[in-house]
Amino acid sequence: MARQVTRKSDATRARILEAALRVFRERGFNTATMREIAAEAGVAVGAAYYYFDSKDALVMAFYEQSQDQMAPAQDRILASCRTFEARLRGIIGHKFEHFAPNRSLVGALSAHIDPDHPLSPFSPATAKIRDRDIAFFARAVTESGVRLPPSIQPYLPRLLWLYQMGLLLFWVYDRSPRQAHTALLFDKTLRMMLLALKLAGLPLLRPLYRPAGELLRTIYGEA
Amino acid sequence: MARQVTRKSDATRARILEAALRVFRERGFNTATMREIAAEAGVAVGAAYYYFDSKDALVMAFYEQSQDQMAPAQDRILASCRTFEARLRGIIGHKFEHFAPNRSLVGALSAHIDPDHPLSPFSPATAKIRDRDIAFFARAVTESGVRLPPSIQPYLPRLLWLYQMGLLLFWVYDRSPRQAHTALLFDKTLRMMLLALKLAGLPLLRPLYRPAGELLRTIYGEA
DNA sequence: CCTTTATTTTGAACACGTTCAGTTTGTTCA
DNA sequence: TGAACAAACTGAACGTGTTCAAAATAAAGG
Repeated sequence: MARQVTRKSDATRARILEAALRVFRERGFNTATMREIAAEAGVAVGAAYYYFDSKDALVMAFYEQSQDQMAPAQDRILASCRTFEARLRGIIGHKFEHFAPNRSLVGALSAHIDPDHPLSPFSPATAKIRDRDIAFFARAVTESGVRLPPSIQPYLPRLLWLYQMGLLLFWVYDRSPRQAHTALLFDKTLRMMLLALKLAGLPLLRPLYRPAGELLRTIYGEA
Repeated sequence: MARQVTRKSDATRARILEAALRVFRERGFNTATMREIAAEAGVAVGAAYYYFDSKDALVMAFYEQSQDQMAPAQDRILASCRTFEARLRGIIGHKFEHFAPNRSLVGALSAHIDPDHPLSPFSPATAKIRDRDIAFFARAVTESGVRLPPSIQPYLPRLLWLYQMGLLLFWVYDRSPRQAHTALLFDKTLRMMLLALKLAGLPLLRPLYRPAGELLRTIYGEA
């Protein structure tokens, strides 16, 4: 019975995470206290740190949990939408909906840009989560009839992930009513991007795309 | 003699800032301690807080000081370079050079994206500093023969400022030897941007530029 | 000169995230 | 069953940025 999943500790872990999210939602990430969270979970501070490496790690756990919760819907979107545009709108749009009740938490995540920080979206520590996200964009690209210069094509999923990160970041701090600005940004830039992809074959624009390919190859590496 | 500039306190302030920068350089922003800084300046912690609102405020003071130090060189660059490209290369390149010895400090600055945080590059509190930076880009644009659709033209300086912020952010965390990746990113994206600006008049690309103008008008506001 | 007021400086104290030696609880196996 | 080990949990203590009442110093006015 190698390494049985002990029910008890799983429950405690879940209880702490739930308590944390509750406190975060009620008082915001920054003002929330580890002592509060522990108290809310009916546990000592040390216990919270037994299950989670840090306060930020709680947010990361929230993000992982969100990924699990969103996956089925994302699958459905990919299955039902055939066009590239519909897929992107669906996948990214669904993230906004899902994160809407916890906007400030997403903000806490995006606070670390330093790739050295274990919780940075760019760190090796978060590679698994990131790759899982990128895989959805890869699926959105394939079989959508998107044709690009071969020097750019392989980087498209990663670029789309970056695009989505930028949108999320803008959204987190978007103070316009009902985040209308983000909706507009999403709509317009998506249109522009799709159009740009269509024009990518034009010889006239070749001097515009060639340096892009070189750049991507150097920064992202070969492959 | 309304509000005489008291020599003594100015000197103390300067001494604290110098000590802070010294400690930041030696031990990095995060590991540096307010108590260390105060000790290095030969003063109690409270004194540091009498002159600077917070640890981050010290970094902001550094940035303001940098602006003063860079201004003459930036003026010279604008005077001696006539083309748009040379001006941008000069202005932005000079920033990299100036900040090179204090890369980690710039990282501390860019840690706050939240426009509510007083030290965010996007906050109202930093508007003065930001506007001063943007003014240089405005000067680089005018009399450089840059012609753009009138729906985009007025936003160009602010967009260039944003572009430069992005470059700086990339640069801060660029681990390639001698930050070669940043140099490449700068070179290639600048070329692409200049080419894109030249092509902006083409009727073919109008559907690409029209939504951009609408977007900018909504997000940045009229004017 | 002394008194009053404003400026500058102090350092103990606070709240926070985090650590860790120690305690309790659970599991394993003879 | 009980001894030995591992997992789960505790809460006091640490180092941090920051605050603030009080002290020291400077400036102003009579």
